Amino acid sequence: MVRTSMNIGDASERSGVSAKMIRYYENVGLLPSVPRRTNGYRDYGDQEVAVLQFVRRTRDLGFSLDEVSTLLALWSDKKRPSREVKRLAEDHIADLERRIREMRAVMKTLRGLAKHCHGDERSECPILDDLATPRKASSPLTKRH
Amino acid sequence: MVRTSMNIGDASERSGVSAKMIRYYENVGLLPSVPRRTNGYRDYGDQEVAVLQFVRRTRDLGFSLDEVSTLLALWSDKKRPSREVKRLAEDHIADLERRIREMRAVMKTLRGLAKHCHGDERSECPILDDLATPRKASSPLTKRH
DNA sequence: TGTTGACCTTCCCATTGTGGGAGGGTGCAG
DNA sequence: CTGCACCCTCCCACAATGGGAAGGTCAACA
Repeated sequence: MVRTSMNIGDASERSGVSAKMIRYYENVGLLPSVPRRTNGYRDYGDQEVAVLQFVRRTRDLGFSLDEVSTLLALWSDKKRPSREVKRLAEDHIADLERRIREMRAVMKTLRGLAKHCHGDERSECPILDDLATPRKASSPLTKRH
Repeated sequence: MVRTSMNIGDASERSGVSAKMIRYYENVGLLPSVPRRTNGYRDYGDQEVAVLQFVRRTRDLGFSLDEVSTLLALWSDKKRPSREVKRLAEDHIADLERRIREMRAVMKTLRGLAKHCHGDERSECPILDDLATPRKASSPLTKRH
């Protein structure tokens, strides 16, 4: 179904982006301002909804708003070299790989700790004892996601 | 070396927790207030530094401040059942597993997209075309870490 | 003694992305 | 005409951390 005049609620439903976030994206300049009706309501067409869907999808894939902004620009630039897009994607993949490695290392540690803890009524608990022992170069888990 | 009277800077260096964070932890009640000297400076002993090290280590393992708070309470409660600690650790492991699964799914998608993108001067780019295609039940990557 | 520099203190602001809610206007259906 | 479901703009909150300003303190050195 093609509709070229929607309130923000319908655009939200079709794109999967909350109305709150649509307004926010517009505020911070990620999206251009959409036209307003005489009553001040934002007016969305299929074109705008398509952009919102693009944003939703890239966000789901874990790109930051900054990266989404770049991708949007590349998307609308018909002459851009595909190299940039590919690099962005590959950087992102590398980032995910690194974080997964970090998380696996942490899991390994935790599994080791949990294995030696009885987990019953007794108070003896090697986990806590170990937590109290500082490590040398332990670095915090990387944030985001 | 054992020192039982340090400024926040030394306590920070020994524990690996920034002075900024030490004050913050105290503010939000994660840590009890330390004694002050007559000049108003916080005064740390080895005991306090040990607690800070505990916090640092649990933070590095990805526990939230809330969870750290629980672990601290369990740590200082000599009679607590080890069950609680073990459950906390296992919940955390399960959480990490879930997030790794999510991230791997995203990586798989991104790898598929990147494979078909030439990544050269040409503008043709299947990544962007695909990003513009909305998926059905794609859900955002879970945050934290 | 006086100055300098390295500390310490508190307080405020920014970050990232999202949700909640107040207080008010609008529009359609019954 | 009334009620309800929208829409609008603002402000607040989150988690955890860093940055920086404005001011007090202390030790070392000339």
